[in-house]
Amino acid sequence: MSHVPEPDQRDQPDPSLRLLWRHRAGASEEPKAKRGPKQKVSVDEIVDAAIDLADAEGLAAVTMRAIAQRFGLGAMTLYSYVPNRDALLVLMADQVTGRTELPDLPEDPRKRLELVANLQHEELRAHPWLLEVQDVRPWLGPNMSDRYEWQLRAVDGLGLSDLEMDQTVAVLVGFAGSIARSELMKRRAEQVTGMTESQWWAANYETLNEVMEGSDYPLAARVGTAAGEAYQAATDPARELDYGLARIIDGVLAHVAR
Amino acid sequence: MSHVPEPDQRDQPDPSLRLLWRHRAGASEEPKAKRGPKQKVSVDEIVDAAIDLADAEGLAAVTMRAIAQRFGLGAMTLYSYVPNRDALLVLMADQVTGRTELPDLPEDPRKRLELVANLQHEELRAHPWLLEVQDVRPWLGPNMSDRYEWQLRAVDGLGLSDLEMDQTVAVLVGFAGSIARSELMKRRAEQVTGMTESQWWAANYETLNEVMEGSDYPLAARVGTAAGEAYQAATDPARELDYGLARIIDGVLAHVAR
DNA sequence: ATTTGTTCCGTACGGCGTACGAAATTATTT
DNA sequence: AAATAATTTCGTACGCCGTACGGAACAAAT
Repeated sequence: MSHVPEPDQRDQPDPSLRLLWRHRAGASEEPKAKRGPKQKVSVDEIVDAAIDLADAEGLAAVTMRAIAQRFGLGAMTLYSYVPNRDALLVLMADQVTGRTELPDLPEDPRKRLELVANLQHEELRAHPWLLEVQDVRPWLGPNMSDRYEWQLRAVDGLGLSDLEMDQTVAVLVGFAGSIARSELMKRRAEQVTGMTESQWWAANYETLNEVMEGSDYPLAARVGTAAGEAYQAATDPARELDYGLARIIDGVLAHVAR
Repeated sequence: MSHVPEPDQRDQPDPSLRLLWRHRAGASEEPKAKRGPKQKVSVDEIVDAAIDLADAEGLAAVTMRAIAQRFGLGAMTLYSYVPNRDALLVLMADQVTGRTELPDLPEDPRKRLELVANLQHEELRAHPWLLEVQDVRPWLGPNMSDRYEWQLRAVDGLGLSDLEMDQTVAVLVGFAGSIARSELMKRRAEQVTGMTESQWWAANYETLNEVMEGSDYPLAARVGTAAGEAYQAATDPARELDYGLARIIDGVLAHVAR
């Protein structure tokens, strides 16, 4: 059997790039009338439906079949809109990113940096499934790009080098993400176990004591208790973000002042 | 049809807690001889095999069937060792955590905090699948608890409140995690596309220019280029961690000095 | 010797993403 | 007007997954 060498698919441009940028000017190669039956829905509708699903029932509920059903379509029909599920997730991420508008940046440097982190945090609270998408590939969609540019404007003019600007954004966004993730974990745990955190501790108090007999965690016991009480305390989720954010910004501002 | 009310399973202690702590003294209710056939393997062996699999081929490769096959067992046999796959993931996380030994803490406060972040970062580099496990539930296994206690010792004596100690650890660990996550994303992307990052940029340069026509990203273009070059530059992965870590520690130390 | 609680595991169910190919629909070419 | 070509729709099917179920093999307790 002879083996015809397949054309090397490496070095071919990523097809989902055009899909990501389908709305922006450059991508529009006139919507030339195509042949087959008219498409019954649009890519945007599909992506929006997927976002709704993810918001309501989590990323695991975003199945091709479930989305298709929302439009009364067959599952396989979606593949004429989107190359595969992973690509859809990227489209969802970019599209939902476009929904949060980017406010004007305040004058005060501290406030600017806070805004970057808080915006990210709130977005992730509203769409926790974003935390699970972030894998996969270089997805620089239009809204992601806008976001990054805006984040860079927030750290521009502070006296940071280009590299440091990127890294500063990375710290702020990364920390906001890690807080959002830990909050999500807590919510999920409550959902899975069917009890609040304090209920869980109450239900497992004996077992824990029994099982941890012999090990001792003086600091963890004291600190963990304090933290646990603080977080479930009172009104607010105590803004777990605030302490770390303040320290980070202190550090950055001290750095540029030098 | 009458409905017999099921016994409320809430408030029952979590069964996988005993499994997690199976080695520690308190958990050992004498290994009373059990009835059936002797177990052919041990929970530890299973968990170790699963860890090997995850290290080698990623968390997705950790399937019940694949693990069982390693021991010549049927897939369902695993369920006499472990209640389900999620529980196994938790066991993996705790077990792999126990593998990295916790060095003595240096005197210098800065070095202590660096150590906490670097240790976490290196562990996540060695076992990236940990980044995907972290969901699910309050999993305080023995090795996790040891780790937390050790982390708290690192921030003890600096003059932080109990709550602040917890939060400081959270910032350090969270940031280390976010860096590890972004590195992982990059590696995955290279794997999926089959090109290095710079190859990808080269292959998509034209498409990007075309598609981004009309939008402009002055800062992102400049900064992104600088960052991209720095990261792929020269010898080291440039320790993306270092800049942010330095700022965070600066902030924390300034805070306690106040 | 019998009972009882375990382990082992084959089979099967319902879910997933998606490859494949047929049928229907539409624009283009003849 | 008829034929052709390109597209969309989508039913079916494959190979995965986790795991529920129940029977068989087994070893300790009775």
